[in-house]
Amino acid sequence: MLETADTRAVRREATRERILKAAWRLARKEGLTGFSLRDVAKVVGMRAPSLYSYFDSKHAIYDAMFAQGNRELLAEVTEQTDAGDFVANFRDGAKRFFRFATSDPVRHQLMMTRAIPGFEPSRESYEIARQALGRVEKTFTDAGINDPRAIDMWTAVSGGLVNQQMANDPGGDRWERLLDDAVDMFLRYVGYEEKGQK
Amino acid sequence: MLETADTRAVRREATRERILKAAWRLARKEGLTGFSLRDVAKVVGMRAPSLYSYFDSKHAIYDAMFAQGNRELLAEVTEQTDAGDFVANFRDGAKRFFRFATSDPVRHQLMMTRAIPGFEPSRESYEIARQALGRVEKTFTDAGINDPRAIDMWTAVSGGLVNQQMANDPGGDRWERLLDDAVDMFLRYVGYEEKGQK
DNA sequence: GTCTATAAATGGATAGAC
DNA sequence: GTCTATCCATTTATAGAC
Repeated sequence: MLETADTRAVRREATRERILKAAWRLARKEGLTGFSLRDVAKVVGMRAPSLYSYFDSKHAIYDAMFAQGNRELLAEVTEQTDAGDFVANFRDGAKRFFRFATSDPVRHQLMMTRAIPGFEPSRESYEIARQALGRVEKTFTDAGINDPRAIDMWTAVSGGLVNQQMANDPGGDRWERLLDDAVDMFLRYVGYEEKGQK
Repeated sequence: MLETADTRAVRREATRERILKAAWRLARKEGLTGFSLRDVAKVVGMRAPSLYSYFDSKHAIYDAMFAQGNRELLAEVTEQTDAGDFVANFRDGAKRFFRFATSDPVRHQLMMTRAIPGFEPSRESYEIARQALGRVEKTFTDAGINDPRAIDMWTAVSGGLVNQQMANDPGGDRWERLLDDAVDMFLRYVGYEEKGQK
């Protein structure tokens, strides 16, 4: 045998990867819904129908992109080193999330909004998104912040900064500069310092 | 003369209105980019080509919708009565904006994100959006809050609550319930109470 | 696994009769 | 001002040869 089943699987996965890479590139250039399967195929060096050997539909490609984006976020969150100090960790995590989101607006749009008519992520893909949020939640509970309202407030504040940055000052840092202030504002809100004194 | 020039203009404007109404209805049902001009025409009771007597292109319809949404927001902001007390006004304004936004997610998507590939609002339409924000800014400066960073922070916080509500609890009130807390958190951040004491 | 060919539908937009 | 007819491009997706 020239090729084992494993080799075939690896090769197949590599091609899927190339297809997704092409889709990302086009989505960034033409908009999330602004590219066609023909475009994707052309970038990969195939004809459109051949893509169907790798993905069942365009929505399946979106779903794989959604999963990939969330895996990247999970990795981003996971690789953060512990600075010992909760506030320092929190500040760092906020900055990481902000940069992650604004560095790829289309990815953020796919992950965080419902911008594609008819598309919603599969349960498997959504589960990855849940995991990433779970890591953030753990950071909070580890610090003694157990009120779920606090976590909701923080996702709103951090997500809000990101959205304003992307919508009203793309490429700039007008809202990024508010990040540390937002952290302080939020920690005062949850009364973190008082808890730290006890 | 059976019909004056004025009557014709009124009639024409009424038809434009019907077209926009149909477009809104379809956008809410099929998604912002999920409806066609044929669909719009059918709802209005016309054929697609007839729409071109009223709008130059589909993007022109989007632009009119963008302007309309922002005029509605401006009206919403303007009609608010003065309660004398800044904090009460601020709280009321926050609630109004939140309800305005979440009551029509597609409108919010059109007004606040760049979800339609290739579309950006005309200068005239964008100017209306600017006016609405200007009203909010005036509320702030009247209360002695002059730091532009404070306004940026508030647009991020309020917009963030709206986004989270629409994306993760559509139709619910999980983030709406945090609105008063968000106002308190923000006012502490800008040090409003201290100023009030002086 | 990739291709050609094509289905089957849909899109926005235009020409020209009435 | 509305229509029919149609252009022309494009879409996702399938059938079947190689």
